[in-house]
Amino acid sequence: MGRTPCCDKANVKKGPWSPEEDNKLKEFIEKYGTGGNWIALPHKAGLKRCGKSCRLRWLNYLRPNIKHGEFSPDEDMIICNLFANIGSRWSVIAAQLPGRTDNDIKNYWNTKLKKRVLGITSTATTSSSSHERINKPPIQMSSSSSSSSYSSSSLNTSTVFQTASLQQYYKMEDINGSVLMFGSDHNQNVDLGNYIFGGVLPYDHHNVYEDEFAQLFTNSSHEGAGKFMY
DNA sequence: AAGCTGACCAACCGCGCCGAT
DNA sequence: TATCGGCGCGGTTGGTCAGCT
Repeated sequence: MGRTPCCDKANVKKGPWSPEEDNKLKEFIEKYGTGGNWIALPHKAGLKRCGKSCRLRWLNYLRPNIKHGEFSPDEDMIICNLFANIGSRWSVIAAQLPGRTDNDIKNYWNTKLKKRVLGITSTATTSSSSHERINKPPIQMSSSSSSSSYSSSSLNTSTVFQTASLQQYYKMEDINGSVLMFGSDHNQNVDLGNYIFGGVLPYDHHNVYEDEFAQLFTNSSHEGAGKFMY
């Protein structure tokens, strides 16, 4: 037995919204509000759209104070930190970034940020020679919190690694059986591509010891052995 | 100039949650 | 307590565009 459709799919328009539809929806909501019922709203507003589609359009595009365009380094930082701690809970992450929508952040992560964070080895290699290093505390990353995004067997702890030269700090997060590494070699106001070098290093079990971390770290072609800080 | 490919992003889909009855 | 309907979320799809061959 299937799920009851939320609307009559044969009689609703799909695809991109026209400016006329946008205006109708915007004017209606500004005048009457959503009425707490998105399903009934399109009919009242004279729109041949599914209520869910209206809701999405409003929340992601028409709503006041929506911020579009480039993400700032600070926003990148927040997204990375939160993703490391809570996983892909985009709505929670969006709540920390005023004006950004969960859809926006999700798209940004999937198309740009993830690639920067995961494909970073080359970036890190070049950045190590082209940037002055300062002994600075790690990027502010809060401790991992309990989250349904973590598997029950996850390490669920975070480890801050300081390199032998004391010049760099890195943080490793266990996410669903892989180690997600974040690092900082500069202050937070530098373009993300220059200081986040992280990568996902697979391991088979959550019971990973410090020296194994160090070995992974060394193998990832970054500055070698150091000490772990907790 | 035409075709191909990848990046980007708006929008859709289906599921889980939760409140109302 | 069980059922139903709506909402919100995260994953996925598909259209568009730019860059490359």
